[in-house]
Amino acid sequence: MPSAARLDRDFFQRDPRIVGRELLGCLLVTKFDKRVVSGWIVETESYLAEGDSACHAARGRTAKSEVMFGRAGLAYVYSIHAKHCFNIVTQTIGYPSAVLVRAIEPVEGIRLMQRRRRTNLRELARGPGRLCQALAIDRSHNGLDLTLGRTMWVERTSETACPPRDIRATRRIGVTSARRLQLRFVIRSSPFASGPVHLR
DNA sequence: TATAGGATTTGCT
DNA sequence: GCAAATCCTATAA
Repeated sequence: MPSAARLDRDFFQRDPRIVGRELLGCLLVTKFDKRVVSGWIVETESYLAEGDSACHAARGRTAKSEVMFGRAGLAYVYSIHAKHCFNIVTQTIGYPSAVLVRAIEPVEGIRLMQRRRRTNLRELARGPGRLCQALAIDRSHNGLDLTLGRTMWVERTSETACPPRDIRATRRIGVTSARRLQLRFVIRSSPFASGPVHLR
């Protein structure tokens, strides 16, 4: 039996670049209506409070970015292009930042994910919008505390330590500002990661 | 109230 | 590879 530890607030209360990298290989778990759906995190993006014009908190506190000004470990869910994106709030002390979870490798609850998204295993949660559809994450989960471990949380298990050699940092996908920042972290060998091949 | 734009996805060429 | 679909949010009037 692999040992598993739920990530606590201290884990998230750090520089988003560190959290984004270390989330790779961790297990994202949702438990809605007593049904567990989970997957290995294979791709993330960090959004910084300073020097990052692409961060939603960069232009100040708004209704949309409100939870980024709250506590580390909260879920930040927003909608874009008629889809949802799931983030986890990181370092917060006067410093609103977050990590976007872009893709997971499905582990548990695959049948349910396939019911929500009629597609093959590889495409189930490959991309932030697809991931939210597969896990049934929407705006109602915005502000939810992931460190409580009730309906959503992240685990680090002994069997999944991701070899650092297999991790690459690239520019972020889709952002139109601060394009030069290398804040996307991806497991290079994972077929479940999104984005173009040359960014592996 | 109107408008423009975006951390996307999908299907077609 | 490209463009359309889609809808929420921020901004301005």
